[in-house]
Amino acid sequence: MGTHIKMRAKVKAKPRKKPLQQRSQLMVETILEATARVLSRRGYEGTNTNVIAETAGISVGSIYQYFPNKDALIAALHERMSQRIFAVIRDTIENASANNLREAVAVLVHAVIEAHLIDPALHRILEIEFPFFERSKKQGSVDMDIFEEIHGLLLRRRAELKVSDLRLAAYMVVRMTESLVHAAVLEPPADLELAVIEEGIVSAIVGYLTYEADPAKGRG
Amino acid sequence: MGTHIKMRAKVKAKPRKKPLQQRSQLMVETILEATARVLSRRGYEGTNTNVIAETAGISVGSIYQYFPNKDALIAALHERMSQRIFAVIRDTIENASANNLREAVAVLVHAVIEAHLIDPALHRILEIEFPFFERSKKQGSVDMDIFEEIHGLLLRRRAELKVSDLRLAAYMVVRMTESLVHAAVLEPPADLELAVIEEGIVSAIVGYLTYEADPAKGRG
Amino acid sequence: MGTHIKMRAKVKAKPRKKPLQQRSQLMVETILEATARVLSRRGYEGTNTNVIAETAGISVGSIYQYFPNKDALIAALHERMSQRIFAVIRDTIENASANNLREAVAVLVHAVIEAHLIDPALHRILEIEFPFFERSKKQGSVDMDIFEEIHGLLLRRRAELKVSDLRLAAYMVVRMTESLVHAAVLEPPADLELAVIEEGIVSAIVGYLTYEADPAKGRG
Amino acid sequence: MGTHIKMRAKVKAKPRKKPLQQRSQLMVETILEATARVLSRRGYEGTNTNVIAETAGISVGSIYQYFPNKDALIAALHERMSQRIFAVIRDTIENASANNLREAVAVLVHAVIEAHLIDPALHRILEIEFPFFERSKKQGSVDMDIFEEIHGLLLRRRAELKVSDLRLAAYMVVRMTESLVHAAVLEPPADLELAVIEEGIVSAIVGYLTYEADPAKGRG
DNA sequence: GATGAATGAGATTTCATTCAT
DNA sequence: GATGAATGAAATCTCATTCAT
Repeated sequence: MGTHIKMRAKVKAKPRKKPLQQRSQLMVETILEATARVLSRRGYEGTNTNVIAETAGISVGSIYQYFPNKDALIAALHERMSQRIFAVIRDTIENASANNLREAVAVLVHAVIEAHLIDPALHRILEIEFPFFERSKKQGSVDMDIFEEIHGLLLRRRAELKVSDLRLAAYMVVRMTESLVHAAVLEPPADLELAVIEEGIVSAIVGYLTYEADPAKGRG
Repeated sequence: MGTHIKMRAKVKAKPRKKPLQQRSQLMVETILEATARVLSRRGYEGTNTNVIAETAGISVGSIYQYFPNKDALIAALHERMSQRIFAVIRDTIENASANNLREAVAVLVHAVIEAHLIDPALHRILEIEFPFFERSKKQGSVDMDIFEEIHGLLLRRRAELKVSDLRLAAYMVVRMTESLVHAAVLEPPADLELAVIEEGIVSAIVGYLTYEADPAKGRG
Repeated sequence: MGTHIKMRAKVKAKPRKKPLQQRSQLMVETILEATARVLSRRGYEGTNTNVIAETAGISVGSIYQYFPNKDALIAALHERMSQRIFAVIRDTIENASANNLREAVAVLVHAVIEAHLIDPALHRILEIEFPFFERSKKQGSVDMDIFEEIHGLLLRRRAELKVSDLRLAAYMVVRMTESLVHAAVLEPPADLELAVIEEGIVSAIVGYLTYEADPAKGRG
Repeated sequence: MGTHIKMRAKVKAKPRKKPLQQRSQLMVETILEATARVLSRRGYEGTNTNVIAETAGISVGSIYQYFPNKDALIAALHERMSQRIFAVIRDTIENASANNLREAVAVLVHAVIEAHLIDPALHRILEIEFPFFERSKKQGSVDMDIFEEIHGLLLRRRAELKVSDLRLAAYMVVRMTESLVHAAVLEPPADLELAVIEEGIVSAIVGYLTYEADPAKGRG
């Protein structure tokens, strides 16, 4: 016994059953909602299945009916939130009729900020505090979707860009948007208005996309 | 009634005794080293004081001779790493004789990447997974130091910049450097070389600093 | 700094759940019984939750399902014993048809001695060794009940008493009974029979109650 | 290992060396004083050798130079306090020139109360909370001394007493004095003045000593 | 399917005691 | 003799998970 390594090594992370029935669907919803609430209020360590069950007004056993273990539960919540953010990004990009690059980026950044302002604490935990290991697995897919969406946007705005490698550019835009918004919303500096930072983020992204490495053109 | 909120609230985080003597200093060193190793290999949750002691080849009691609790121990390690990164940044900025802005930024970004490449796993845990709450307290000071250093750099390079608010700019540069380097090193995308991303980061920062919001100049 | 005062300060002392169901009731019973046995055999410090669980043939977790901490567990046992002693006193007083004061007191003292002879070791620990702090809180109420019972007895026997302040008298009788019985049962002197001491206690109480402070009557 | 019974079973309880030298004597004094202070302020459980050493301004090691273990240390303090109380009792009895029994008892009770009022908290811990086991051993001798002193007093006052068995009477007087004073000082009832209780105690003792069991004399 | 009492491995932390310096 | 860093057994309490009802 002695040194039993715990780690988040429970490999299985798929819901035990696809809840197609109504009642099941409702149950899963209830559980996930309670998980979000508890997580948001108590943080990752303060969260435990018993409290989640209590908060959800159900029994612990029921959680295990739908999720193989605690981490799968949180992973599901995480997945769901990622999906939502992706939806926001996709809708924003597809619906927005921006006149120019900056406007397009501004709309995107604004939408992402809005999405993070709904429950910053939960975002923080899910996207930052939540164990890394588990993340990489799943998260990839949504990240990919977001990447593709941005990549598409850049393709369409190709004419306004100075960067050459659009895949790199898409990666950079995704990273910049997510990272800088996270920082701005979750660890807001005392002396800077969110609106000001928001503009800064937009400028950074546009600045990057329109940055001409060649000094011949009189920049840099 | 049982719903006692735990959270990471252990307030005290000062080393129990200032290790001035040799033996003490050595002990602290040993403990911190073991902590780093265990943390790096097992992650935050997989880390416990017994394993640390075992790894260090000492007794658990000795850990508590120097650190009031587990989190204080990790916080100390975190602090130390922050200090080191700061030192790298400061040295880089102060020693580098860059010819132009891009070069200066390139050197900085490179140095930060180097620093993160030493033990990425440890960085990940300390800077990302490590409980958020505890962080904000201490970490602030080092973050401030870094901010000031960057701010100074920008002041000196003022002539080459287009951004007007240098404090906002410094904040942005700090965030961009840290966030983008983290992402690049800790979650490297499969299809992009680190060197390529590195250049992208430099471009993003320089692009931001030299971005001219005014559309009159035919940009944006 | 390290000098954190511990003391018995765990405030909460309420059972975690009201054991109404059968199984629960049984569990609580089992736990309390085991606690009594362990306490009686090993003393307060020698008692720990693991041993209690082992003795009860249950898991430690089950103890914490019903009691928030070790002291609450012992407090519950203490409360229960106090209640029992009170019941003995009340029944004795209410049922006994004593012809005179001395007889009434004798019956009372005898009953209390009997109650203490069941498990002297346990009494010793619960009433003497058990941390003082915790006690005062709860115990008060039962002590009050006992006081009132005795006070009532004195009121009824008023005619046979010489003491004027019946509240003081009740306090004295309670104290004398408890203290002297404790001493007699728990620290029996080698050269005195319990029966002899018992008579002594009765005499002391009656002597007190019928003692005429006024020297005019030729006493003192 | 498994179930190692702790209990206060460390048998040896004699100071390791008779501290004849000045320095040693001083050391023992310092240690005992610190022990009293810590005990008084933190209670039995809150007291530990490290804190005692710190309070005494010495090293833990030094404690073990003079006392084989923690309990021996406390036992020594207890012994010392018992001795002091005994001294008070002896001096009181021997010096007091009481006119009658009641006065003699009154002086005795008053002296014991005074002794307890110096540091009630310490008395409580030493005489009530301090593990029972250890007590019986040592305490016996002082208790004996006190018993003899009281016995002597009763012998001298024989003429004023109605009780026949003076050894039983001495036992009762000792018990009543100690128990009732303890209760009065350490658990003072809210609604009774100490002075009033003091008189009550005196009456109880005198009442007992002069109580005539024979109903023929019109009492009881 | 739902329940929730029971489980028990395991983690943190304390502190009496030792012993090299 | 004094020191105090180091030790490590042991205690309390938590919580993910199971399974009988």
